[in-house]
Amino acid sequence: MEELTKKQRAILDYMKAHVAEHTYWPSIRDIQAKFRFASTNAVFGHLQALERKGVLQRIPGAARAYKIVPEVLGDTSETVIRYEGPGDDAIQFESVKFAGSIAAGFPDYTESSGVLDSMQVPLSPSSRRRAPESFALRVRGDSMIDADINDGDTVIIEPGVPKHGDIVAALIDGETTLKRLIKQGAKVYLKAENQNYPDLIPTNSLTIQGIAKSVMKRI
Amino acid sequence: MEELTKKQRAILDYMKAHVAEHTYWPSIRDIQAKFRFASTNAVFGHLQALERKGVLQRIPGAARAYKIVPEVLGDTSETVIRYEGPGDDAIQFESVKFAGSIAAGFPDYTESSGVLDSMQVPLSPSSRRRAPESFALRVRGDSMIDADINDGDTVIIEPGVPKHGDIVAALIDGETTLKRLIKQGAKVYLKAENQNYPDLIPTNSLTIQGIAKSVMKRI
DNA sequence: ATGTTCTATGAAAACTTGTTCACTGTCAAG
DNA sequence: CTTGACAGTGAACAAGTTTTCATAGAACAT
Repeated sequence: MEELTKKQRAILDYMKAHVAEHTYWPSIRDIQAKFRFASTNAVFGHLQALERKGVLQRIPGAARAYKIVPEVLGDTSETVIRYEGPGDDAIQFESVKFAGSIAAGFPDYTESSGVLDSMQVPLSPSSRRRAPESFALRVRGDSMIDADINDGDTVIIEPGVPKHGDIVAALIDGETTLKRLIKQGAKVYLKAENQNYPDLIPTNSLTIQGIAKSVMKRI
Repeated sequence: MEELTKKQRAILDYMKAHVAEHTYWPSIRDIQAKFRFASTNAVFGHLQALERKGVLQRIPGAARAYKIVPEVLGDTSETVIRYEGPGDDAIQFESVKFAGSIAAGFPDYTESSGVLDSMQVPLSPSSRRRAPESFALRVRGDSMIDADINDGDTVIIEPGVPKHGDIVAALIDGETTLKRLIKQGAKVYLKAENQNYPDLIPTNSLTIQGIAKSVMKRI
């Protein structure tokens, strides 16, 4: 594989970033503007070079139409490590709220108040655009370990009407707890996902704060 | 959301499929040929309708340039429960960047509806206050399942110099991949956490985008 | 009946974009 | 010194592409 020049690499990266951000390719004149070329032909030459070197495929006659050919990497000599950020394809995101910690077990009053740290949390795919009420909670306790939600994890709660089987953040005895919602006819139960815990917690007065849609874990 | 006609839906699907297959959008004439219209204006009208109904965004004057507006899907079951938000202890959070899910440098259009959807991502506790370079990546593939990072998960990447054993986002062949970093003297390897994959991937040119600090999973 | 909306045709205008041509300068190898 | 590869300017052309204009039938409500 022939090596790319610095400018060719920059142009290729720009094109990738552009397509990642906008979902469509830049035109030759877009690239020209970005790199302050005085002529479209400068870009044209670079694109030809990129194609000749096999990393870019142009679609003849079509506008803003390219394909990326994955680069093959060599495998000898010593390793040179470069560090770089996500690039221009990064997109700014809306922010969400973090409501402190939640008890996934019996109410834990020993905790020295909610930490209420700042934290960023993800929205579920179905409501990425508009979920102004979404919030995050740190999990305390082990009542949901069978659902792979453990102490220290962060769950993302989103508003909505929970279905049977959803894991919900419910308000019980003034405490927010994380349990699976079980509907049996008109009756509603909360179920802990831990064999050591009582199976069902019957409720007649129940306040649902939202549905746990995602869980965030430290690696 | 106004409802789409059958033809509008078909055209929208075709456009999505085209972009998923070719990585660039179809021209109006491509669509015309596909649907055997006698006039480009038939397509033009449908595209106008799609934009008016809010599911497609056209870039005026630009060729093969569109954006998909993710459709919001309503979910209405019935339950007789009270719902309320997180309460006053909620705190507004800073926002982070989301770099999209990247396959060969491209976003993954095959996803249910998402084309570069917005998403919120959490920061690690160690860098909540100031991590302007942090970003998130959707995981594609199963090379890290032994580290409990699966296809569809979202990892939060933070900048920094990785230590031996860290899981890093590395740029290989123009793709961002998630692997465990192994240092052996001056040599550096990337290790997939999957028994079915080759153990070590030798590299000589390696670009590290950051260290995976957290993983986010859908429930 | 009448108007409106949706869908479509056919042609042309207007703009975007890729491509070509002629020419210049730089730099290293032969 | 010459040659050739590489990178760039400036202008123009040809094709691709979107967009507008004029027109018309079908479905449908008023």
